Amino acid sequence: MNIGEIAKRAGVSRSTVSYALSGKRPVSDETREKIQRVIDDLGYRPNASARALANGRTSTIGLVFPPAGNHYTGMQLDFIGSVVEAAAAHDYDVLLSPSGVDSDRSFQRLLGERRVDGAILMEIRLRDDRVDHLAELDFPSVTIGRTARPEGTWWVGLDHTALAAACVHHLADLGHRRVAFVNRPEQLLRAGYESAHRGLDGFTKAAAERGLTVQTYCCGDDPASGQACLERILHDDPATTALVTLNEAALGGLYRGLAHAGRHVPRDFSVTGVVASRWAETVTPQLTAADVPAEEMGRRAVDLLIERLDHPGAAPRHHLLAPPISLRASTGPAGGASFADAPTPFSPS
Amino acid sequence: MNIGEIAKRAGVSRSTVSYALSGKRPVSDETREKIQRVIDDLGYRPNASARALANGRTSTIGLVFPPAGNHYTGMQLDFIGSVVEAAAAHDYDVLLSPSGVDSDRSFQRLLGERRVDGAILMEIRLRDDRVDHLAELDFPSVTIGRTARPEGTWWVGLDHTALAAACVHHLADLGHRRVAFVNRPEQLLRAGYESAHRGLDGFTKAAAERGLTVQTYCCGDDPASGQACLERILHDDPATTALVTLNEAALGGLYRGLAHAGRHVPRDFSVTGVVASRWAETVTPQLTAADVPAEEMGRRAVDLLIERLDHPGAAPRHHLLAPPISLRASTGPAGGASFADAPTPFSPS
DNA sequence: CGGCTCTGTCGAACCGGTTCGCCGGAACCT
DNA sequence: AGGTTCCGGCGAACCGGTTCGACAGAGCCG
Repeated sequence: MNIGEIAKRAGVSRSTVSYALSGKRPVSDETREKIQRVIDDLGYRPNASARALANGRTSTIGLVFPPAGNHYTGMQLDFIGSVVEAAAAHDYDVLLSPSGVDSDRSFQRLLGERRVDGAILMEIRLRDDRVDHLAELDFPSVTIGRTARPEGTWWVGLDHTALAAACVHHLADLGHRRVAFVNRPEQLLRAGYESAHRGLDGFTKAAAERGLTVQTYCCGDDPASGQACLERILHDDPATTALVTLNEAALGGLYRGLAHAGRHVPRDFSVTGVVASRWAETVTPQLTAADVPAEEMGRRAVDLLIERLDHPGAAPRHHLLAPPISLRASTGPAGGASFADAPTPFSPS
Repeated sequence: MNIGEIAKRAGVSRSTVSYALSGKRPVSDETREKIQRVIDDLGYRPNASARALANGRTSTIGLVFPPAGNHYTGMQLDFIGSVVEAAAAHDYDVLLSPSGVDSDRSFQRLLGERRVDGAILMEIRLRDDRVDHLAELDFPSVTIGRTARPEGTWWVGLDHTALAAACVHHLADLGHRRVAFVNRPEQLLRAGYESAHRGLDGFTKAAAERGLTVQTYCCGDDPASGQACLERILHDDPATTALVTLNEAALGGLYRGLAHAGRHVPRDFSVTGVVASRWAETVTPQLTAADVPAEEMGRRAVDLLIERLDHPGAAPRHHLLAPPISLRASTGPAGGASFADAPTPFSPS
């Protein structure tokens, strides 16, 4: 059941059927209705590959993210979901591609074989060969996150520097003087992930500005690492009274470590960071944090990409987001532990 | 840079280039090497649409899941990740399609426009029009989950009945007599989601068998609903000492509700259920639960689909998984609260 | 009434691959 | 030497759409 079959049954030529469907040339009402009736009867739908071959557009966008390694974080999930939905609203499909690098097989499939019209890249590094490669090819793409020099490229990003700094100021305002920073895994930091670097920068500078004593840590993306990391924090400086984290997957482990150490949140210890609201609301007490607007970022990335596809040569655009800190229940004034009349903490086994 | 260009530069015909690449007919070593050199020089990759049009295969599989509504659960994320990776291992791409129903635009795009060679469906209902539709078309597909009558179809499923029953037996063995069941949202139960129905069945039957007093609840897929649900449980029967949940997104809220009610887990109250291990390990105390092997299920679904694609007409196959309960720290003997010598619990504010 | 434009439709070429039938020449056979 | 086989490569048709140029006929003009 192809376009020729439709044409035959409607008693017209193939081109007339094509024009009736696309509307790119006028077709008489009578003919159009006749064609439409045949199409409805047979449930005909034009073949996507043939159409893509003929007009050079696949109506598909690629979503490129690093290979899972162990697992994905909740944020990545939210990006995927919102990108798929936003794309569907524009009549685009989404092709998923797990890809770390430029020379990756997946990446080559997407670009070289022209499976997609454009791409959205996640988990950007400060120096990212994929981004360079795409820019060189002038291939329509939008990044979620930005490189060290994002000028001239299209991106949607989070102002990690400002967000981490806001966390520091929030804690400093509450009187905390010794604060730890829990970053993404060391291998990601070394690889140059922008969130890890800019977040660390923002934290360090703001802490220096406020005269805080700090320690910074890398931490694996899982609860067990979070717990181990917290133990190290208290071991290295038992007087630490607060921490800032970018690592949402470790969050549950950080909380568990605090419970085991007998530190009550927020009375004895304050926790804050940059975390998707879904996770911030899952832990008890709920996390005071800068909520990552993953849904909005995914949507905006798609909108930018569609715009770029529709207007080749348009000037690069971007969105830098800096959501405010949502006050929940995980931070409090420093020195809470010295309230003599607080109930005796439950001692861990 | 298409195949004709390669042919011209190598001084051979287009068909020879094609055969050199596919190996479907012998080509002399000399010619093949000459062609390969030109290809490497130009970085040529065959156009996916043209290839799909010519040989009728897109090398893409569709992953169909319900529209996000509010958000996805962690389990869905794990499925997506493992499906993408397993597909990549077989040189297939994955096209994401948010689709609730049969007549859905997305669904029609996938099938009608032949964008994919096969499909994997998630979030199956006991009666599912999408599954019926695909079976009718004899379209290669595998479901993650199974309908009420899965005979003759290809699927990978979890034995929710047995898992929920195992949770009940675990609690009954510990001496619990009054147990609550926290299901997925009511709208999903009404829509006929298989996990919600079979889980409820398994729970109800096993509880009857063990003579337990039970209450069952539906609960929204978010922490706030979990907390509200727990309040209702204790309001309806304050003597409840344990619960079984299928709702991982609500888990954090359930824990919070227990903390607010002053019930210590596991001393005063036991919690178990069917939950991805990632979530079970995030909460404190870690959840004793039947771990959903999402990664394995996604991989097996892909393997089945590939097999079905490679051997049309093969007899339907399936995998029914029933992972054991992982003992962690959220369950304990009933009546633990009466141990007089237990440390004084920390009383919540 | 001849020449003009305008409208609706058709045929053919094209997108970039795959595949089938065929053929020329070398090698092998008797 | 002539016939058969085998190997390697070529040309053409095809997959199912889109698009361009052409054209027939109707309606309008002078």
